[in-house]
Amino acid sequence: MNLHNTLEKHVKDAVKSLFQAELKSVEFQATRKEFAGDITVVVFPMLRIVKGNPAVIGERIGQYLQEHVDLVKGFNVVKGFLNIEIDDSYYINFFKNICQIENYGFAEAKDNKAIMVEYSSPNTNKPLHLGHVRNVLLGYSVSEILKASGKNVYKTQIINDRGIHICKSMLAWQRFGNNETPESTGLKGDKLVGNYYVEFDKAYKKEVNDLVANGASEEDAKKNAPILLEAQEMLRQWESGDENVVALWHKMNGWVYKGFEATYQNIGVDFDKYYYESQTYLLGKEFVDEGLKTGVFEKDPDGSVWCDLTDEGLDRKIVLRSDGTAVYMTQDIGTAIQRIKDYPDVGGMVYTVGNEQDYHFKVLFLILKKLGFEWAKNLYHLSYGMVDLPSGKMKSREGTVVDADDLIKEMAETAEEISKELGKLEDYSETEKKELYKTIGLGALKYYILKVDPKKRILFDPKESIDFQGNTGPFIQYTYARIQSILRKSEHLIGENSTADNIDLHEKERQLIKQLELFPEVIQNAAEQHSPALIANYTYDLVKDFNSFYQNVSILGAENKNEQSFRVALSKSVGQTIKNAFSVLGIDVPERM
RNA sequence: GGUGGCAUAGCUCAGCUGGAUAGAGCACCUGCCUUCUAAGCAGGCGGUCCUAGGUUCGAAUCCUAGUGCCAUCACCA
Repeated sequence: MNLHNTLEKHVKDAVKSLFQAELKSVEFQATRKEFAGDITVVVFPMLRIVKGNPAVIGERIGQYLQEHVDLVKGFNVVKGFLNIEIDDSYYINFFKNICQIENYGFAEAKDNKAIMVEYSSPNTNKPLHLGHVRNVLLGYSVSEILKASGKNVYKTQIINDRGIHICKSMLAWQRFGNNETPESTGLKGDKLVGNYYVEFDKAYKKEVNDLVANGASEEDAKKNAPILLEAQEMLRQWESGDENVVALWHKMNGWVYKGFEATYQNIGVDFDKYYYESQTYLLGKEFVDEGLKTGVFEKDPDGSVWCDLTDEGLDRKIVLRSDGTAVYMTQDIGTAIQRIKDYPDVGGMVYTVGNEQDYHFKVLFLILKKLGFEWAKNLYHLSYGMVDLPSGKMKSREGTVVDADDLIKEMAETAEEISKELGKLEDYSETEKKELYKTIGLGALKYYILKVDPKKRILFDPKESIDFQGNTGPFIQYTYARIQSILRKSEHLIGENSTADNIDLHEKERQLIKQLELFPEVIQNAAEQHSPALIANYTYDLVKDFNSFYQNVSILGAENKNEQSFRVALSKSVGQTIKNAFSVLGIDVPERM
């Protein structure tokens, strides 16, 4: 029973005994700093049931609580706000209960239905960029948050491995590549393939210009440029299973997968299962047939198949082209069904995809419902805002994309520069240093992206480097390192039982315990709202409180052993909570920095 | 044009289901390293919470209308 519930019961009792009225609920909020007290009861909402002057009502309830509840040490009423002072023993007790729990904040897994979280979902024709980075960080973090909230989670992606885009790279490589390979060039596979995507575009543009110069219309030229026709032909050959094309496709996609894996590892994210579009679109087609039989879909005279969603206030949506080939929607229907077949324990799915596809997912979920799948009501589109540059959208063909690998490297370099200036790590080996720079650089990047509400767009200015001070990853990592330093210096105290019973809590200590108390609730909240930002902001508040404590109260220099070991234990708990919170954000914490 | 999202300090962002005088960081200005790591702490400056109405004891938060930016409305993905 937490403080909130306990007090709610007592306030209800108070109102019943004083005013003979039944409250349905009591509204609490944290007491503002400028007033004495720890928790505040808002009296106004009671006025509907209890008539009278709010100040007087507050006063009488306060009086009652002080007399009947041991926890309540004192109270004051300001306007309609009843500020309650809680006895230190409550906080000390609470702290004693949690200070040994390593995975504090994390709920036991009890839900036997699992959730599948999809993220990343790249095309295989170019390397990952900053946009993917946001996607991957969000998806990974939300997965970890869901786990921490007590759910079973499978992390997955859908790899867009077929289609005209990869054929363009294949064709350009065939034509201009001189049998280059990642091995022969030393390039990452995804970078190599991406280069040929750019090569294709160059050649295509040149052909279009030539055609226009020879009198063709712009529109015709764009449609009939020979290299484009050839790429389209290659796609048809792929679909008909042409051996050479398929072999080339395997080879180049293989290069890309290896490159992606390196980037994922670099970022520090992983997946439990991979899905490939080339393997799921056929299942989608089957279910289009199924839906035709049951009347969920309808066929137009030209043979195209549609789903009529006008009853839902939406349009008609195509699910199969007139030539019988699959569209995006077909594939997504197939993929969803395949996943449930593979993992029957999955009861819902989260799709981490940019908000430009809000409409698509609205439709997809509706269609799956219409097809009668029980789990369709538990689908969630984790829709996030675009990452824009000052110049606007990132365009791979215009070379304005921020490459994921480059970005991570630059962040580590910045961390290195700052670290060298501060010069606290002289005794570290080169490997240890490098590892630390990466931890800090990645911490800065991940925190920078995750602290923002997912649905808001992010403006990223490559010229202005990401901060390492203030509300940032490194600030929080730094605080963790400080705490570890204290723990190293007080190892002899850790084992000792701090009785902590006769301690008068310092205001900063009480504040810290209150903040620690919130953590489990924050995890649950973040899981419900699919928002790592809530975790980031919570952690920042905790760390600010700790630093204030650290700089105003001497930990190792406490007046007596009892207080000293209490403060060390409190620091340790804060450190553990930082570590736990950051682990669900996918951010590592350093022992020193 | 229809639909959806966003709009809070010079900049980047918090603000939970409506609650007290709207909070942080960066930037700018003051102090604080012979004591646990100054990537820090303490303080100052800085706001028509896009606009106009409405609901309410009470609105940055809810409703309506408008403005601005973004996305989307394809036999593209």
